[in-house]
Order: sequence, then C-alpha cells, then structure tokens
Amino acid sequence: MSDLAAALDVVGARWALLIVERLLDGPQRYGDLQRDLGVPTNMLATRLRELEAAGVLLRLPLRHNTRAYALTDRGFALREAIVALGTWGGKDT
Amino acid sequence: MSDLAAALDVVGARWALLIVERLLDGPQRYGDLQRDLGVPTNMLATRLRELEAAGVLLRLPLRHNTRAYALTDRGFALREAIVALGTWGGKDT
DNA sequence: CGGCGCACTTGCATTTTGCAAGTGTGTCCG
DNA sequence: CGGACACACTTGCAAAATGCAAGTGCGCCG
Repeated sequence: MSDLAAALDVVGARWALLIVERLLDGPQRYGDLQRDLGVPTNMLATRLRELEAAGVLLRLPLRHNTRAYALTDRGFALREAIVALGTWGGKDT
Repeated sequence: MSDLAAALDVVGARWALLIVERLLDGPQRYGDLQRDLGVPTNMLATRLRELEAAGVLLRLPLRHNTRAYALTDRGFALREAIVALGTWGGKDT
C-alpha cells in the first residue's frame, strides 16, 4: 500500500480533513465543530472516534459532560497537506 | 465554502487522488490504471469522467479504441498536496 | 425537582461504492 | 471473409457509507 493510500485510509473519509483543519486553530468542542462545519452529528461522532483511534486527535475533558477535541502532534503534522490542498482549491485556474 | 472544501469537492472522492498520483508519472491508459491501482472498473470510469469535467485531466485518443489519460496543468498543480499527504502517511510516528 | 444545554445515539432513507458479467468496436490470424 | 481477442467501458444488483430527524443520559441552575 502506497504512502498516499495509507494517508487516505486515515483522513480520506468525508469530513475528516475539514475537522482537522478546524482544529488547527486550537481545541474545539463538539457543538462548535458541528455548527462551524455543518457536519451531521452522527458523522461527527464517528469521525472523532476514528481520528482519536488513529492518534490524530484526543479528547480533553473540561467539565461534567463537556469536552474539547485537540490535535496531537500527528494531527498538526497534517497542516502542510491541508494548506497545499486549500491553496489548490482556492485557485480558479 | 472554504478552499479546502472546494478542493475536496473535486478530489475528495474515493480513488480520485490515487488516480492523479499515478498520472503524475505521465499519461496512462485505462487498463494500466485499473491494474496498478486495483480500482473497480465502474468507479474508474466515473472518476475519470468527473476529473475530466473538473479540468484535472484530459483524454488523449491514441488509436481506434485506445486512449490515454493525462493531467492538465491544474492536475499537475496537485503534486504538492499529494506529496505532502504521502509524506504524512509514510511517517509511522 | 423540573427544565436546560451539551454530547452524543438510534432508526431509517438515500447515496456511494464494489463485484461480476455483459457490450461495442476495431485489429489480427487463418 | 470470419472468428477470436484486446481494450474501454456499461449495467445490474448487493453492501457499505452518509445524512436527516428524533431521542437519550446527565450534571447543573433556579
């Protein structure tokens, strides 16, 4: 399996890279991600579980039933790829 | 819609980036892509149509019922993003 | 102790993906 | 001339992913 295929296995699913992009700005709570990205709640829950299992992000308990999601080092390492893709998507030519 | 979302709209579908990666090495024929990537034939046909419509690649007729697929400039511009993702995917830490 | 906000889960409908088999067409071999 | 073949797909259907809407559990605040 190529390196690219390995990467897509982790962050190739729908919404995954958008979630990571949002977390590049710092930890976010579930409701924030949901409202900012417009992602369906069940998909968000599923992706957060997968990305946590993949070591891309982790859960920070805040209060009782409130927590934040933050990128790990591995997660922050996606910044270059995300910036490159964003740059490409922004060019209309 | 963010730049990243715009990019994923074009190359976010399954197999799309793998097809583009393969074409970075130069034009390839349908059967080559199919065998090299192991992508189902109906998905390959669909993706090639979408990527052509998006201006990422184009069809080069070779002979009778033989053609090659080659990246456009817009397609080659994905190289940086693909390399970045591949690098990320290759790191085990 | 009753209602609220937050972080989810659950139950389907819809869409996407995948497998396997079939189609059309031009070339090659006899 | 005719039949087998390679190539580039298409088609039919099953399985999996995605999406919508409503529901659940649980501390907290009044």
